[in-house]
Amino acid sequence: MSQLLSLRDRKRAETWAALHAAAARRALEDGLEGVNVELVADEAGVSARTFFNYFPCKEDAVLGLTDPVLDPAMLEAFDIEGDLLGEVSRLMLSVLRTIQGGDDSAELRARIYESYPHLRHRRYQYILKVEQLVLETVRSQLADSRRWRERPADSPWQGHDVDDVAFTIVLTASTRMRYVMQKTWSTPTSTAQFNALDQGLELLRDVFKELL
Amino acid sequence: MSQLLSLRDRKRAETWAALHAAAARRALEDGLEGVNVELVADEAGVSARTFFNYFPCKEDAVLGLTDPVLDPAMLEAFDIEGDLLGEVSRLMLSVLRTIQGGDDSAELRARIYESYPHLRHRRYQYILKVEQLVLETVRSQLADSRRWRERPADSPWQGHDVDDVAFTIVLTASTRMRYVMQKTWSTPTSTAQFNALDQGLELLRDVFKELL
DNA sequence: TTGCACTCCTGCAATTTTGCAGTTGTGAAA
DNA sequence: TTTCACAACTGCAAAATTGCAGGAGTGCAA
Repeated sequence: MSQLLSLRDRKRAETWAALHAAAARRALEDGLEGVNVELVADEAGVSARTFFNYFPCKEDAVLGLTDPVLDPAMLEAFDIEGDLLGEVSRLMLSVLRTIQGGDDSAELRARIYESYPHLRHRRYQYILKVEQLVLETVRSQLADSRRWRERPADSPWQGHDVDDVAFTIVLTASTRMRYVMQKTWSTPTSTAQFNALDQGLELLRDVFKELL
Repeated sequence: MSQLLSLRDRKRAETWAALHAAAARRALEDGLEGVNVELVADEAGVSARTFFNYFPCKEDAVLGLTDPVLDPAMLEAFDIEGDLLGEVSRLMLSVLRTIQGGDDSAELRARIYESYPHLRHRRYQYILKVEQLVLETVRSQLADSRRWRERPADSPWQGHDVDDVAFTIVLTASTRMRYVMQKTWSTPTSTAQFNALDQGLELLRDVFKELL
């Protein structure tokens, strides 16, 4: 079997996917109000109680939203001493990918966002969680960095709090991210689109380098 | 959903059936030695550890054997004051049915018993468990019965222990059962065959009534 | 308005599954 | 013969699932 994930992790992913798929299907067929937790759980082959072990509410199941996760390998690769905006963008991108299900259900989600635009707000709240997570990471890494400790006396960072500097960096990266997302997609869900973002970001980074 | 069994019980039954089916299939394809617990568990979609939550050894999984169970409804219907041999036989029959999987895998089991006759011994051990369970039931019911308490002074039971009387009754019923099983089947597995036994038993009961 | 049914959601204890470490027996290679 | 890998099986603690009882909000009918 696939050694990448343990049996436990694989089953967890399967259950999650089954619940999401069932919820999304119900939403498309019967409308959002027609989504009944009990039926969705039945369709996924688990109890209604288990549904709430995976999603805090119906809407998140329909959209396939999860709390953001920071991939340890990504954290390892993160270089606080390198190209800051690039590094943070890459980090944020990787975390962003984790709040929504894989490509299998991308089609379903796209149609749902189309039918129920107000649900986009729910996804926005998860993006805020992503920012918080990235911010915390950048803040701690920056605080421990040579870049911060040995910043020259004429650095524009002088006289500022580490927290404020980290906050501003993340916000800047985030703003660009949102700009790209707005421009590039109507429904930013699939991994393919995320990859497109990677390249668009490279481009943008060069453009903004002149502005910042 | 089917309200007969809870979700928990349904899943337990499914897992049991999946393990048994996988084990039986492997045995038929690769031979008995070819049955590998890890592979069987994989095929059934559970961990190897879970396998041993369901079966104490490979062989029982291959044969689909479980500990005998006394159906409460059957116990309710049991009438210690009635036709003793008939009642006990009926009870034993119902318990016998519980030590082996349903009709779905009967075909598989039949071929396995054919290929590996020495496994019949394992089933025999379960039949002994059935006898023990039935014996315990009959013993306690008889001890509390009017039939026993108020047995006439000239009853052949006089001067004997309740335990010994119960034991003898169960042994007699069991012997007949084995006789019928020997005669009727080469591979006593399917429910259909069990039903045939029902009738054969009725017949036998009438015949033996003359002998006892 | 009140009562009632229904659905979403939570807390908690019981049951089940899993991972892991370890013991035992067996056969095959050294 | 010894050694060594390997499969069967067990004990135990962590994690997941379930059933159940119950709180809160909402709509609907009397």
